[in-house]
Amino acid sequence: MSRPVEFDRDQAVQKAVHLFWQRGYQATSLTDLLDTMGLSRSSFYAAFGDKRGLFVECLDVFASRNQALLQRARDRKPPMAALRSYFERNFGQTSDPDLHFGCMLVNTVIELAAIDQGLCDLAGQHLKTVQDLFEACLGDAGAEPGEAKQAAAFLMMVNEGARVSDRQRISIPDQLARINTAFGYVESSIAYRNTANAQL
Amino acid sequence: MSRPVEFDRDQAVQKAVHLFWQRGYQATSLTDLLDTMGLSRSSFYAAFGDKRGLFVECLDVFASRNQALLQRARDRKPPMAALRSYFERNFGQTSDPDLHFGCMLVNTVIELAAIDQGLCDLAGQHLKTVQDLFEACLGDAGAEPGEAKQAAAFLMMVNEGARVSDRQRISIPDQLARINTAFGYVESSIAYRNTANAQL
DNA sequence: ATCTTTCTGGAACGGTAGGTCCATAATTAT
DNA sequence: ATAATTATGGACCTACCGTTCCAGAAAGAT
Repeated sequence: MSRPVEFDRDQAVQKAVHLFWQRGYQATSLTDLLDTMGLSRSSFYAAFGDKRGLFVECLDVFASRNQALLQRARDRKPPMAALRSYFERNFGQTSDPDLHFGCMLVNTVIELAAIDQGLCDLAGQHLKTVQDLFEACLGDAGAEPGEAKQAAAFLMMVNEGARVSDRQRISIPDQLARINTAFGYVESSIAYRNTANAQL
Repeated sequence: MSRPVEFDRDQAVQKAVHLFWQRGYQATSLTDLLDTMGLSRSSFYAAFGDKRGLFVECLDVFASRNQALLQRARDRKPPMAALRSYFERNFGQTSDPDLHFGCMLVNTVIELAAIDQGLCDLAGQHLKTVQDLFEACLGDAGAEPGEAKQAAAFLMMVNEGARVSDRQRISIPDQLARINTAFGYVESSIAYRNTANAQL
């Protein structure tokens, strides 16, 4: 063949994810990306097509990492504990004040809803996949199918809201308290339903 | 004096609010603003200083309209019904598919968190004011102070999440169902507490 | 009617955006 | 070594960004 590529593609994408996640699509300039990823304009366009193409790739990477987080928890813990850990890990875990970027998918929906419907829809689809995972966990926890669907939609709304609060640098205890409130509601609702069923 | 201003300032701001609300700060160009507001560059800079200054004014206008919406409902309805109507009016009411802009304050927090902390904080303060109104309504409804604070924080999280879903053009029935789920949780929680108190 | 003051349209500014292009460097195959 | 192929650095392009500036239009005061 010929001259090989000099940069690690995966690593470059990881850095781009971090940048887009933090600053959003529009505010991240090509120059920012090149500096952070450590490659030249030519290499960039040869490898990724254009800025929008890279962003699509970053959305996919972010989404799959995000799903894997929940999926792994689901494999290792009881279903409701896995759900809780997903919410708590995403917010409470790190106290680094400069790491509160919310959720890249939520950020994208908000930023690009009226600007680039394709990107907005893509982010929305990834969120829907997470919601389906929520539903599966709730089903595992003993919720009836209809109730699992309803509670999953509710939890996705909570998730989106929590990500917004996260960007406002809400204090970690306040954040955890809100999440605890929401889960208290959901769990008592399911428990109540289960108890009622047991009495039949 | 001398030559009077030819445009209606309030009306121009209204149109700017609509544009910023829909497209966000960065994606709204000065040219867009001038076309929509119907004035020339010179008049614009004479009247508003610069783009950022206009945006601050628009945030304030949006926030006060938003608060007035809830406050009026509070004057006319029982407190929980007023709260509910605030959530339902903002989402369910209009079926115009091109009017789902979410909440300008939420949009601003997400878009500008890492770009312009001043604007992000301003939007966050306005949201906090709404949360305080939530808390007041819950207090009127008979919640204990601590519980009202907790439930208000929870409802703000729900509000923020609902605004995100709104930008994804979620269907109106689904949106109303989620809100109903959230209010069901809050109301049963308060009712339970009240019942428990009554038994003392 | 004239002067003064303010507002207005539009040209112009420097800066930066995303994207293209080409000469050169680096590697493998022969 | 040399040829063939691909990656790289950086100059360059056009378009648009927010902002400034100025000549001229419009209105009130005298």
